[in-house]
Order: sequence, then structure tokens, then C-alpha cells
Amino acid sequence: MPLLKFVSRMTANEIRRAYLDFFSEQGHKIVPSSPIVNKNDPTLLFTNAGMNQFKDFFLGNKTPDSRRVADTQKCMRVSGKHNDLEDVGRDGTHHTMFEMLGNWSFGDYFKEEAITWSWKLLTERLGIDPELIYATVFEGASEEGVPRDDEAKQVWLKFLPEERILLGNKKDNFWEMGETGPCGPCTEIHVDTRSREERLKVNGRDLVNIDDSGVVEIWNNVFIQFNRLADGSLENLPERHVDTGMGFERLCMILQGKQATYDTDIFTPILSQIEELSGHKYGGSYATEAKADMAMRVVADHLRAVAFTIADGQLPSNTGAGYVVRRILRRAVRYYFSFLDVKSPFLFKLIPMLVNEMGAAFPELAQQKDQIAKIIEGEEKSFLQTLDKGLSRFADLEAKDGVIDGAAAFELYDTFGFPIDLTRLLAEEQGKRVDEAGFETALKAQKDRSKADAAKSVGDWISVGEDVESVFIGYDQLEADDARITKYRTVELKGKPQYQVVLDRTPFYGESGGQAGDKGTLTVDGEDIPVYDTQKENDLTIHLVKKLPETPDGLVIAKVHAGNRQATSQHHTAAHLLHAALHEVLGKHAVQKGQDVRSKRVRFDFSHFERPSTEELQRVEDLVNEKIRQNIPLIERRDVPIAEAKESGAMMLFGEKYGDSVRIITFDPEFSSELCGGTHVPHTGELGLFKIDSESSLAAGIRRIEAVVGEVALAKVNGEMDTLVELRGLLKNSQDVVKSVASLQDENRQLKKELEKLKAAQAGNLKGELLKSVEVINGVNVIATRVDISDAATIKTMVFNLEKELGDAFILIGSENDGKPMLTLSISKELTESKELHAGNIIREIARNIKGGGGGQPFFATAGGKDAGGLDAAIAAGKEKV
RNA sequence: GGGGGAUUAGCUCAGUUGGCUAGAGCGCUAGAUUUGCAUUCUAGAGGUCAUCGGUUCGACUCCGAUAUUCUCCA
Repeated sequence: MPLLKFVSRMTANEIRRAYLDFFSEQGHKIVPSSPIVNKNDPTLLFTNAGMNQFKDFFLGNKTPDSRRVADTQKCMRVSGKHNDLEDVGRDGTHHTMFEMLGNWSFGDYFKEEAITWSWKLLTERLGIDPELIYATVFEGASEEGVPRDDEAKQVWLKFLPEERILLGNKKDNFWEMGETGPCGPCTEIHVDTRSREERLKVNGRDLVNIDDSGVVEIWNNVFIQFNRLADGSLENLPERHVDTGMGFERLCMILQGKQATYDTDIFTPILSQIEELSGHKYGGSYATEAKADMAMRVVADHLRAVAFTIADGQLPSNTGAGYVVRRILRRAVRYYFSFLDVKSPFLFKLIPMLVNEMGAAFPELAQQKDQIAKIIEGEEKSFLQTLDKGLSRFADLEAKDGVIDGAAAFELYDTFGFPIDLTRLLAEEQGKRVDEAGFETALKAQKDRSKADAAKSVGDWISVGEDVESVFIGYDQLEADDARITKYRTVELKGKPQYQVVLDRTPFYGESGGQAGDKGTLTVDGEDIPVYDTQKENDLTIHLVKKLPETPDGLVIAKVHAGNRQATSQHHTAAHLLHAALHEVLGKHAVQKGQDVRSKRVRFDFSHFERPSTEELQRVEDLVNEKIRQNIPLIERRDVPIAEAKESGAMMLFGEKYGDSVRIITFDPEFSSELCGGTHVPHTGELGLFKIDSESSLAAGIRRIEAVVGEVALAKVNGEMDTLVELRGLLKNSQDVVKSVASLQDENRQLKKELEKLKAAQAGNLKGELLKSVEVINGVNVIATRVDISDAATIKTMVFNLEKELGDAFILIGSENDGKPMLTLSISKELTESKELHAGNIIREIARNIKGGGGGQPFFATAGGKDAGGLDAAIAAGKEKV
């Protein structure tokens, strides 16, 4: 039975469309979702809210082209402030990846319009019963000097009776971006999704902001009007903004009259495919015992998260965002492995279905579907292997009184990647339990260690003069002699202060698009300040320095280290040529998956399903070198409208965020044309020589090439040449070095064998003599003498052979190697037992005569020393022992 | 970025507190069995114990560095 008065017939796709259309009608520009992987903001691994891509507008670093914007944004909440990962699957509403519908005003409309439109969209366009809607507004905070948000309340009173407008506290109704930065009061819209009977029993008003109560928050309208400083105080912003966010999945749930997002048409196709492939039926239960149902939700959710992040270019890895992707994927594996009885790669089989469902709205999925499936399958395989190893390690774990040591469980988890919940599960199966406290202690210790290391405190920006938008002039100039510092701040890293400086205009290229930041100097009123790196936070170029200028408001001469920049530019151009060459040699599928351009080398990752052959790599290298020799001039076009760029067929990448106008870098229109913000050389000839250093596999379906150009390449080749020349010299100027070395190796092998034979023969002769020297003492065959063999292994062999022939024997051999004395003692096993002789003990004792020590087992021991003069005494002493 | 582990034959791995002539299974080569194949049996080849340095009479084993790799945390 539908739980709402109405049930919308709209599909998820139609609901999304309705939202965007509505705001388009209100004069909003509809923009595409930015990538789910956040590459521009070091404080954020993933996009976790719709406003992320507009952060610069709120911070005043940039002015927007349109003051009204709306979109649907792919978001992920798995780390930091919002972490929903462990809740996914347990209930019907939490997700790692979700879509956030949002509309924004940048210094344009404010509370009146925002609230009015929210109301109209929900009630008129989407048809939600007005009777079921509640709103909350900020109650005010006297300690902050922020009054109650009566403005918002006044607007709401136009649509809602007073009893359905609630006051909320700072936690629910005051929104902050982070510790510092833009913030303000917000108004939340809640919808009562309960049945009529339940509504009659309990007033919905009492259930607002209570989890799982049936009254759910669907939309938050934030009114940004303050800026939070590092000391905790608030200041008014010059311009006021609106930032809203409405969870798409939740909206669909309400409109379609469902109790869980998993029951909407966003998820039902995924769940039914999981049913089909796993053989389990989805019961939709949230009971703790309904493990399979939970597992299916986990798999459905994580599948989306993993597929979308990979589509946006984030591969699973062991650091940063990639590690988060890996963790999500592994959580899915854990659940299907434990609760769906699936023991082989499974997620990747769901990709074609996912692409069918979502590929139209998100083309990045459709176009890379094979690749995504391949990568996921590879990850699944390797984790299943890890699980396998962990299982056998678990079997070796000892349990005291049925309790598995916490430290041991932690080691299994930390070092071998075996999930703690699996350890728990396995322990339970054997009627054991895990020492949870011990585990938690160990985990906390590790977290503290990592945090202590990463300790970093960021101070407020301190404005110097006017806060104007920073202009990058580094494409055309390497020096600016009339720059000014606009602001700076102190960043403390591991107790050491460092400073970040922003200029009004700068030739410094901040690290972005895989290209390393510039180095150089800032000269402020004659004082030279080295810039050791340049970074970018969103669109802000930040110069990293170790000290601040004496006069921060002075005139700045900003000078980029030209040699370093040139070498970096050469390698960036090389990356473009390599990219194009890979397309030509391997095919169009070989697209860039990441790059790291530095002054010493370029590292280029691309998609390709198999190891390129040596011939293919050679052809790639040859082709790039051919393009270098052609000395192709750079064609740089700035401010090209994005539509025109698309039209031109220039290379664009998934997971990159492109603005309205872009820059196109072309080297031979027939060969290489890419959207790119990096720096390049004016002619390809400047690269001189291109040399591939290595080719390796990075993940399933991803290869990595490292290469060098210019001086670095030349140095490399020269180095190799020098070695070759030297080698040839050593080989008496051999014409064929390879053949010479091979024959040397061969000869060496034969000589070794021959030497061994000779040694054996020598020992054989000696053996004959020694056999003659056998004395019988106390009924034991004794040999105790010096031999003229230096090699320990040979003596060992000989002694073993002697023993074999004599039967019961006590054999003590003295020898010298490089003037160092050595003793070898062998006592037949029977004698060690019947006469209680211990070769190790004896040899330790008699080794004193040669000023040495030794040891071994009862039947064989060796000793060495420093005084060869005592050898005879040692042998005599040894004899006494029989 | 910080911790922990691993690196031994072509492959997968054993190797107990430093001292047995460093092993197993699979694979490889040869022979035997068999009409042939599979099977089985026998013999054999194959190792700078990742690299470099240190401690020690002696290091696969202990210590340090490097490389590669797995894993956890940030």
C-alpha cells in the first residue's frame, strides 16, 4: 500500500529531469556534474556535496559567469566529516555514492526566492501533499551573535502554518563548510512519509530530526552570509549566497511511495540482477539476521560507488582516494563472500546491467564499461587471494581459553589485510571470540601514529592590500616585476612553519593536470625568497616559501626557475606526443589515465588490456622521435568555447573538470590535439630525443610508461654508452659484446664445475691417506690431523665421506684459510648417544686454543679462530675427549 | 606521508633458538612402463637464498640501508 496520499508515476529519470527543468525556467544555468573524484581541492578526496565545485565563488577567489546555477552532482560520502560507509546496507537510506540535486545563487537571490521555489517545486511540480511538509529554521545563537532566522520564517509562513515551522539548533540549522570559511543558517524541508493511521497516532511535528521516524529530511537550503575565521569568530560576507542540496535517491523514494531508496527504480534493476547471479532472493528485510538482504544492498550500493569513481579516473590503489575506492570494493567482496556464498569475482559481472540503467545519464560509464569491468575484476581477484591467505593464517592463530588475542587479530588485519569482521565470523564458527579491546587499542595506536605524522595546522589568510583575483601570466612570461602579495598564511607542518603566498599576478605554474609546480624566487624589496614549490587550491595559485618577506606589502619580482620550467615543459609536450603515438600504434582505446610530469621524467598511465610488445613500444618511441625531428610548432588556442573544442575533436578526458572555455594544445592537427592547462615548448624539436625508460602494469587494464626527453634522455643514453664502451674495453674491444659475455659466463660455469671436480679429487686422495692414519682410542676410530685444504665446503664433504666409510668415527680436521685457523669435527650419531659426546660442545672448548669460538650440532660442528699457532694444541685437546 | 609484513628452483611455497652438503609439490629433460595417449615409476638438470653493507669463528636465519611488492592507517 502506498504510504503517501499520492504516489508519483514518475521514474527516477523523469524526476531528475523535472528538477533541472524547473530551475532552468527560473533563469538558472544547468551545469554538468563535476567529477566525483576531487582533484583540485587538497582538503577533499571526493566530491561530497553539490557546492564543492563552486567553493571558489563562495570564497571570493573567482567570480561566476552565471549568478544562478543548478545541477545534479555525483557525490560520495566515505571519509572525513561525512562518513556513511559502515551504515550502508544496515538501513534503507544510507549510500556511499549518491546524486545531489542543487540550485545556487551567487550574490543573487536569497531567502525569499529560494524558499518559494522549493515549495513550488515540491508541491506543484512534484505533487507532494502540502500537509505532509515541515520546515525548520535556525533558532539563533547568542554566543555567536547570530539572531534567530526570522527572515526565513516569514517566508515559510506564506505556505505553512506556524506549527509546522520548527526551530532548530546549531547542529541542524547552521551550516559550515569546514573549520573555517563561508557559513550561515539553513532551513531544512522534511516530509512525513508515514501511513495515515500512524500520522493520526503521532504528530509528525514531534518526529522531525529523529532518525528512522518516517519523517525524513529531503532538502536543505543554506543561506551563506558569514565567514568563520580560525579564531572562531564570524564576519559578514560582502555578498550573500544560496546553496541547496536535495538527495536524489531519497526524493525518488518519497515520490514513489517507498520505504527505502533500495526499493526505487534506481536500485531494483541492480538488486534483481544480483538475485539472478547469486541465486539468493532479495527479501527487503532489515533484521540483523537477514544477512543476505543486507549483503545485496551493500553490493548494490558499492557497485555504483566503485564504477563511478573508476569512470572518473580514480583507480583503486593503496593511498589517498584510490585507497578509499579499494576499501569500498573490498567491503562489497566481504559481504558477498560471507553472506551470498559467492567465492569468485562477482561485481564486475554487474557492470553491463549498470551501464544499461545509468549509461544514458552518465556517458562516462558507457564509454569505459569494458575497462571498468576489467579493473574491478582484477581487484576482486587479488582481494579474494588475500582472503585465501588470511584464512590459512587464521587457522594458525592460537586461542587462549577460546579468546583470540587482539594484537594477533590486528596483525592479521593490519599486515595481511584480513578484515576484522571476517576474523570475528570465523571465530564464532569455532565457538571462539576475539579480544575486541586489544584490537581497538592496537588500531587506535596506529591511527595516532599516522595522525601525529600528518599533523598540520593551517592559519587564516592574512590580506595584504586589496584582495583581487589572481592572474596567471606564466604561459607568456617567466618573470613579473610588478607583482604584489594579496594574501598569505602560515601552515605548520610537523612543527615547522611554512608559508603560503598568493600574488595578484604570477608567472608560477601551480601543480595541476599532472604537471609539477614551478620553483623560483620572489624578490620583495631586494630580499630574495626562494619558492620551493607552487601548488593550486581550486583555482588559487599558492607559492610555498620557508620564510616571509620583511615587507609583505612591497613590490614583488616573481621569477620562475627557467631551466626547471623548460625541462618540465619538454616532458609535458612529450606526454602529448606519447599519447598520440599510443593512439596510432595501439589504438584509440589507449587513453590517458593519469600522468606525472616533472623536469626529470614523465610518467604516463593509459588504458590497454595487454602488455605492449617490444616492437609496439619501439614503434611508439620511433613515432615520437619522428615528430620531434619534424620540429612541429606549437599551436596554442586559449579561451575556446567548450562546445567548439568538442566539435574540433580535441582529446578530452573523463574525470577532468572543464570550464566553459578551454585551452587547446596542438602539435600537428593531424596528430596531437588536447585540452590542456599545462606548459609546453614552442617547437617539438626542443625535446631533442625521446627515450622510453620502462613499461609496466599498474592495474588490470592499465599500463604505465616512464620516459625522458631532452638533456635527461641524452644523459641516460650517454650513461648507457659509457658502460658499453667500458665493457668493450674490458673485453679487449670485442666486436660482439653480448656474445663475449655469454661465452665468458659459459666458461665460468665450466671452470666452476671442473674446480669442484678437482677439489673432490684432492679430497679423495687425502681421504685415502687419512684412512691410513686412523687410530683406535677407547674402541673408537679416530682421525685427528691437519689438512692442506682451505675450502670449508670441501672439508665438510670429505669428512662426511670419511665417516660413511669408517662407520663409528670421531673425525677432527684442522685447516687454514688466509692465515685463519679452522676446525671441523664430526662424530658419528651412534657415538654421540652411546658415549654422550657433543661435537658442538667439544669444539667450543678446544677452539680456545686458536682464540676462537664455534658450535654446531652434536654430530657435526665447526669453529674458527685468530691464532693458527694453536691448531696442533687444539687437535691434541680434541683427541683427549674421546 | 607514517607503521607492519614479504622477497629461497621456471611456478606455488617449507626451512624450528645463527651451525644438518638449502628442501617439497607442480613444471622441465631423459629413461622405463604403454600399440599410442593419459597414468605410474626411476634418474637428472635447475638456486649469487632480492641487492649492498654490518655483527659473528660461522648468516637463508640477527642488525642497517636500498629496491620491489603486499597490507593497514592518515
